[in-house]
Amino acid sequence: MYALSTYISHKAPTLNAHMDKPYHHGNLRTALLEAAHARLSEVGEADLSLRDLATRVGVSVNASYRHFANKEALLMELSAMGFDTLRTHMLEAIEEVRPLGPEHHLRAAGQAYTAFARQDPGLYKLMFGRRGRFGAQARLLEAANAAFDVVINCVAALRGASPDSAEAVKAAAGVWSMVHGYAMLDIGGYLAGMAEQKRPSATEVLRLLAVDA
Amino acid sequence: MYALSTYISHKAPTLNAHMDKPYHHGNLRTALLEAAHARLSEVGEADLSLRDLATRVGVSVNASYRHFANKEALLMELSAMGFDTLRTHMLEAIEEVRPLGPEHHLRAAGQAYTAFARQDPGLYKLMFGRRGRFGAQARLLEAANAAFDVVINCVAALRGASPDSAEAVKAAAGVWSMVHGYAMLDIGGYLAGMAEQKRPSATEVLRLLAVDA
DNA sequence: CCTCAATGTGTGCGCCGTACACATACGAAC
DNA sequence: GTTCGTATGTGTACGGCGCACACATTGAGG
Repeated sequence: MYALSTYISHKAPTLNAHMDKPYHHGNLRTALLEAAHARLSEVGEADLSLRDLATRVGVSVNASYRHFANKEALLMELSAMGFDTLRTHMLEAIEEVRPLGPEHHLRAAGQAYTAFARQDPGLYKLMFGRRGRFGAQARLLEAANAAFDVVINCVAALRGASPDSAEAVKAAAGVWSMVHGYAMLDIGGYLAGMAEQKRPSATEVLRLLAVDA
Repeated sequence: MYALSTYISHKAPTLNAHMDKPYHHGNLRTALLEAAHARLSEVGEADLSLRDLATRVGVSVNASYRHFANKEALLMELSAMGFDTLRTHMLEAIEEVRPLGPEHHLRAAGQAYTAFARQDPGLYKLMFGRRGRFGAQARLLEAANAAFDVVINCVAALRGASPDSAEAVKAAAGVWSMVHGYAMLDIGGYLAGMAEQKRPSATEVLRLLAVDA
């Protein structure tokens, strides 16, 4: 499970005289998100309950409603954080091969992408499974677009085109489709059933793309 | 919503003397699957409940447990039927362009594939979202593999390779990744947010594939 | 005609999300 | 430093869910 780029405050709430636990948690919002992230990778979205999260965090169920409108809102925030983290990982991977040129940038981003999905399959499924239900939520939309922009920039550089050009965006959408599809099939277990020597690696699949054409 | 290839028996159960409805439904299994399919495209998987299905079909909740071990089992059967239907549609599309050769076959299959996903997004998401939870369920596994075999055969023919060769299977997995990824992004609404002239069509995306290389 | 397996119903349990009223604690204004 | 409003917590309750268990109805084969 990847660490999400969550700001963690370390405020220490005062203890009540006759209780071993403070009345106020101090970091409930963050704690709930972290617990949700942890549970997501352990049991999956379907078996994730607010009651369970609250209990684990040591708080009554309804306390969470002071920080999230409902369960969906919590999951949406988690999704958005996932996109933030995915973007960061791609950028870091690109930075490591910066001098090697745009082709290596794209390859590095693709590797970082599939690594993220494999490392955090529960979160990854959440990120892409709920769009319809969220509606057009600005926070999520922006996070997803920011991640996509990384791909667009790579592809544009590779083709010597502007990141704003329809050509670059369409090619980038193709790359994204490929990587996303591979990641989904992989973490869904659809590739695991194939014989070892027939199972394609991420690299082999990405090679099929004629991006620079 | 596509019609699923469900066998529908038309046995007419006898009416009870003092009831307008027969005690035995006669086709409960099929009726439940159809109702589930309908609800899936209306409200999505998360809001689909057995109680609701039973009510709509006009039967008590627990009657469904005579036909499915649990909710998961019903959804799994629906998934498998989805793969069956997807395979059929691809085969039919290929048949229509049979004389034009393998490149057209693959293109036709791809179009049929994305059309299926667009037509029945709820079912499509179900088919690919639940693999982990199902475990290795033979029925589902075989249906999915049969659909994948269609792609493998197209790719193998295009490359002049055996459908059993690792080369063909890996290339087919790449094609599947691409098409699947595009379909998921499309029905997830991730492409809809893009400006019209930048939004890639299925054809444009598939063109990026260098399958015959 | 009788019996028994297949297929239905009713009741109940323990979860779930979440609405509502109330309790506690912190921080700013005096 | 007391006061007081607001932020943040708790307790209780409601309806819906999946599902287990006991029982009812039916049709098919001896």
